[in-house]
Amino acid sequence: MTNQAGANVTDAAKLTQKKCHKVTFAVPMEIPSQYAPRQVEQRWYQTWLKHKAFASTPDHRPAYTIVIPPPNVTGVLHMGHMLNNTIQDVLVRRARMRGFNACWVPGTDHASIATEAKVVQKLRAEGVKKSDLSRDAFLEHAWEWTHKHGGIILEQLKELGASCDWDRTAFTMDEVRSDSVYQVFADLHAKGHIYRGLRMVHWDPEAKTSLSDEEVIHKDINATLYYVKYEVVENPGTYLTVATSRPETIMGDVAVAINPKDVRYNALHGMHVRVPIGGREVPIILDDYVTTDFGTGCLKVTPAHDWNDYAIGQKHGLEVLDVLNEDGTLSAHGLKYAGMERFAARTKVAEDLKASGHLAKTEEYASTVGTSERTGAVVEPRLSLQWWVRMPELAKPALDAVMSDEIQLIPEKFKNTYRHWMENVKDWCISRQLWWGHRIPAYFYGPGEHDYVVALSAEEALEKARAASGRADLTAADLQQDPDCLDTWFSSWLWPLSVFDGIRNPENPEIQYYYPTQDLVTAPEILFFWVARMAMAGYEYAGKRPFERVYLTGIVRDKLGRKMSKSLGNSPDPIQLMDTYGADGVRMGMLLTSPAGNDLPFDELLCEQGRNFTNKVWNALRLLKGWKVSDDAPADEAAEWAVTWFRALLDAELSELQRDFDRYALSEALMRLYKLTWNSFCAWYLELVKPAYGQPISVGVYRATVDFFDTLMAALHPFMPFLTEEVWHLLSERAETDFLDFATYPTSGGTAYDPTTFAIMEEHVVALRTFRAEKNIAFKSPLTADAATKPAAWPAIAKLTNTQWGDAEGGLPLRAGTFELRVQVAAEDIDVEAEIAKAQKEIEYYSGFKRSVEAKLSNEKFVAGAPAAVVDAERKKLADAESKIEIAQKLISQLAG
RNA sequence: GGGCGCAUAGCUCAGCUGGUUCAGAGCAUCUGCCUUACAAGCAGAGGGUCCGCGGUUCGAAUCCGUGUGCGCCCA
Repeated sequence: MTNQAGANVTDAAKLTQKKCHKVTFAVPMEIPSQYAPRQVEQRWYQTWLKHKAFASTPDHRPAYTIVIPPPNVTGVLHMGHMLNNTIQDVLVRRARMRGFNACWVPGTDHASIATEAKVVQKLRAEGVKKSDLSRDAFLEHAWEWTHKHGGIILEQLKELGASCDWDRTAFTMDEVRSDSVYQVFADLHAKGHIYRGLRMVHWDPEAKTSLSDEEVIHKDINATLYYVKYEVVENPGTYLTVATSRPETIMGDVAVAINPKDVRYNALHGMHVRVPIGGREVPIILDDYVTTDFGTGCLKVTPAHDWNDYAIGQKHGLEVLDVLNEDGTLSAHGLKYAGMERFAARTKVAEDLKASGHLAKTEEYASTVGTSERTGAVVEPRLSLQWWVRMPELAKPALDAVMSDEIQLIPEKFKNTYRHWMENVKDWCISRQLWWGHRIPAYFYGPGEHDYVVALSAEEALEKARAASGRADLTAADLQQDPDCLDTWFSSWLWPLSVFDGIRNPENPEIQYYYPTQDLVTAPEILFFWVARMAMAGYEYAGKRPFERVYLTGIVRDKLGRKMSKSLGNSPDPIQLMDTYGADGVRMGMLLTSPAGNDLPFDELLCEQGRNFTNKVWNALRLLKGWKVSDDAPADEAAEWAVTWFRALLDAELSELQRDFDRYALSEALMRLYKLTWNSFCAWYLELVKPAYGQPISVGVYRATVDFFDTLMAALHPFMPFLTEEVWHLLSERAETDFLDFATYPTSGGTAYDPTTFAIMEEHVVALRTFRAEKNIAFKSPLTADAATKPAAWPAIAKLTNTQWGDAEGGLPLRAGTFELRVQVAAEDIDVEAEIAKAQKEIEYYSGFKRSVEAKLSNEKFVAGAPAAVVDAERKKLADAESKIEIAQKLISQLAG
């Protein structure tokens, strides 16, 4: 059927293209030779949605629940989401197929600081300042922004194939979730877990808000250390030198501290120094905290601008002089620098100190600086009145749960980190000076720090305020609600409970059925932000763990090992990737290389590998669909052999697959299926059962083949939902709604598999193929071979190598593993010298090997000390080596003779 | 500075409690192929002081010590 025109076209193409596509002709049916994923994917996802394939309601089956780590509502899908959600989908789909009532709850997070920052930025671009707007007006803009950009990411997740129950989509600021937040705030406050306190906090001068410890990212920097001279008041003309990295805070100095044991400064005890700018006199104080070997051993004490200085200040009863405004410019205490931006002020102060002769020297040193996770601004320590959650008591059960594996971390190595953090947990600053978020439900009725009530509504607040103040004449106008918002994590920590309305209605059937959830899939970066706190909330509000296991993914990095980020521009666009490789291809690309907890060095090549695999599967389908099935097809021993072999192999691999999943080794599970499908099924099995050209295939073999293919598709479905669904429906007549998700996940029957039969067959085939290649004998011309004993798998060997069993007297000895064949070959096809040289090399190698084994076996201690099985194995090695040497020697004598 | 972890083929990684799963996989590379499912393919091949050093043992990639390099968390 070779089409002459077609052949000409390819030849021509070959001249211009490095890799040319074959021109297809006479395709048995209308299935294209290349799989086109995008149409298939869209079609199936719509069908799934139409039939609510992923919807879940409580029933008699056991529940399997995952709550999505809610992405930022206005965000777009990035590679981290791709990884994270692919993993969740694999777990959920597999659970569904295993008979669980699988429920994957989607949703989004209002992302207080990030969203507010974006809205502020957008308004600024339009010439509107946040400070010019009322709270309500600003919130209107924020909601508008949220509605405009909100939910895009969820649509993108659908492209990925995420099998979420979309009817359950939740938002951290919708009614149920908001009510839950307020209720929890009120409850924790009533229990005394929430309090107000004046403390040092991390301050983001760009967002003008406080941050929690976890929202601060420490970065290594090269800092400059300034050596500044302070004149000793009691001894004019003499100076004490202080090393500081922050000269702009000098105006806030209230003391200079030295270590009492530092003998260099004994003479200065009890004296004072003059601050070089402003000229205030401050005492020299003694404190053990000061290290004698850093800088000069003298520390300027600026309680308003350093955590340690604040502690020293407290201890010594020193004043707090705040030289900075909330936006990071210098305040009135900054004297003539007032109004300057902090870093500009640093440079200017240093210049002025130098000019006045107070700057002794500067030196570079490696230091770290805290930056805001969301805005990137260098954070300032700032003394302010904030709301706090007392942690130790809440943390205790959450710590114990992980230590006892009631909540299992995967991989386990994160347990140590978790414990370390939980044992040193500090109180959680939950107030943010932002408008976008849950407004703190505290209402002030008087000027006092404690003149407030916590209430769930303005009416309730008024009632409580009247009672608290004893003033029945209070009106709503007398109440001032706290202007601050709650930390975003104060709503996300309730997520596994709140998505089932478990805070407001703890007895409702949904929370009873779905909670605790089974798996949580998230990044280790938010282990403390989120995971630990969900555990705390879970025990506090449900008395139970929120999840059984936490699967921690790694960070997606580029080839250079850099974290993928928008600012670096090194992150591929996931949608574009899916357009190029198909969602299944990309899913596979993400999973091929990501063991739990390991970073994922992303390479598009992996997606290509995934895409190629989908195409491979697709073409296996084409092959099957092209076969004619017949009741009276000629008997095919090779095919029969293959069916028996593959059935056993498949069963054994399914058992290993189960073990991979049990260990949450998803990449290994996928790789196992990849090899099983491509190598075992396509490369060996299908070649063995493939009927001769134009011949039909027997019904029995065909049915077995379809059955195997079905099983592989089912096993692969969690990883590649679209392709497998498509193939599953094309393999056999099936109703549209007969989704693979509702099929049973294949399991092993537990039969033992002995790999030696196949291995012997493979060794013979490889030997004969190599033989052909070396002698340049075309596949079409049959070989004739024999051996001392005919291998059991001979029909298979014969079919794959086009070799006949027959008298090969005088043929060339051919070693296949530890077996020996004789292959008839024309004398002119033999390169005698080369054959002898090859054989001699082999003798040399195996003689050396034999000596080493003999040495081992003659070692009495080894024979006495090692278990019998090991000794036997060594003896077998020896025998094998001897037989190989023998074959080679025989070959030489034959050729030479 | 305190804590945790890692180092195996060019790359990404498997190798459980020491011994035939012991030096492996996938990708990449090389060679030959448009063979009637698939060139997004087929067949074959090469490639490693298991980071260095020392120890325990009949036997170490695997256990112990130490050095080096890298990563993460906390201060």
